[in-house]
Amino acid sequence: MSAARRPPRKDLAAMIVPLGRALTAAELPLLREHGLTMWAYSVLLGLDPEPLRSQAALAEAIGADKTRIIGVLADLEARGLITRTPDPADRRVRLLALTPEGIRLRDAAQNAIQSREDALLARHLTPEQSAALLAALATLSALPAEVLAAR
Amino acid sequence: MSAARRPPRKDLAAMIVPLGRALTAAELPLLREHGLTMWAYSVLLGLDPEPLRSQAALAEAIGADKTRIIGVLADLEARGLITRTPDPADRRVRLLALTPEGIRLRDAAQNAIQSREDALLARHLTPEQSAALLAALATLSALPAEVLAAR
DNA sequence: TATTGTTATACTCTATAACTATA
DNA sequence: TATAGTTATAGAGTATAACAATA
Repeated sequence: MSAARRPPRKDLAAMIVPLGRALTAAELPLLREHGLTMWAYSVLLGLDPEPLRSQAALAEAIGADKTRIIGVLADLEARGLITRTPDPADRRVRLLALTPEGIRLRDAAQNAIQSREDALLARHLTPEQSAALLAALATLSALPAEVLAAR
Repeated sequence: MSAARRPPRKDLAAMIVPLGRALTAAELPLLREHGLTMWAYSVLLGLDPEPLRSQAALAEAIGADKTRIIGVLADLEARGLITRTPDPADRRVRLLALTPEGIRLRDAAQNAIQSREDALLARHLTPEQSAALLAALATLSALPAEVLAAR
């Protein structure tokens, strides 16, 4: 049994977290140009696959507290980007959906962001490396939180 | 010029940030077992390549405010994990260095963390995919913040 | 009684400003 | 006067607790 030695690489988390912070910071101006905060953008993305949900479910899906997104939802609704209608079957629940304008804005913002990301990747990685990175990240980010937390 | 269409992938940032959060959360218990907070661990890692620096330089290197790490440094010093000695050439500056015990603790914590990360990667990716992911992340995370922010 | 959405409150984390000591 | 480190204060962001409406 030899003594513990210095691992030859940086921690995965120590690479990913600062990278995420830098990417976020770099993309904030793009979002601002579209009149969106990070949470508002996150809400628009969260409403993507299924157009209707409850606010609590949405909050959980995007990793936010349910009280955090209330103001965001109110603002998006006032701007005509989402609709928030009481569920006739259970009038406690609010049905959430993107309006056509909301879809347009979300797509425009996402195109701007991904264009920037693609340019960054193209500048520093080969196409093969970029594809491998995105594929591996897609695999890992699709895992449920419990799996990532599993020891 | 066709209308903007929905990109077929998730945003890079939208994959990386939650992944970083999950990895961080999963590794906090490991750090706690070694008696370290995330910032304390970050300090030990930041003192790695060059054993001596100023507190302000260290703070910048690890992405912290200089006022944030003061308590962390005081605690690590009291526990004999780092030394903090005034620079004879400029007595305003504190020279920072890991003690042998600090090095041991850092290595032990890092081995625990990377073992967990390796196990996670091995469970969900092929060795080739893992290697490609780590290589691409190493490339990107080595870029200066200005480059990542460049438009 | 339990749950959705909401509001009000408290708490944590972080940055800003003001101070000491060196230069 | 300028800078390293420190302390005290204020601010942003977040979660917790309490409330009203509905089931």
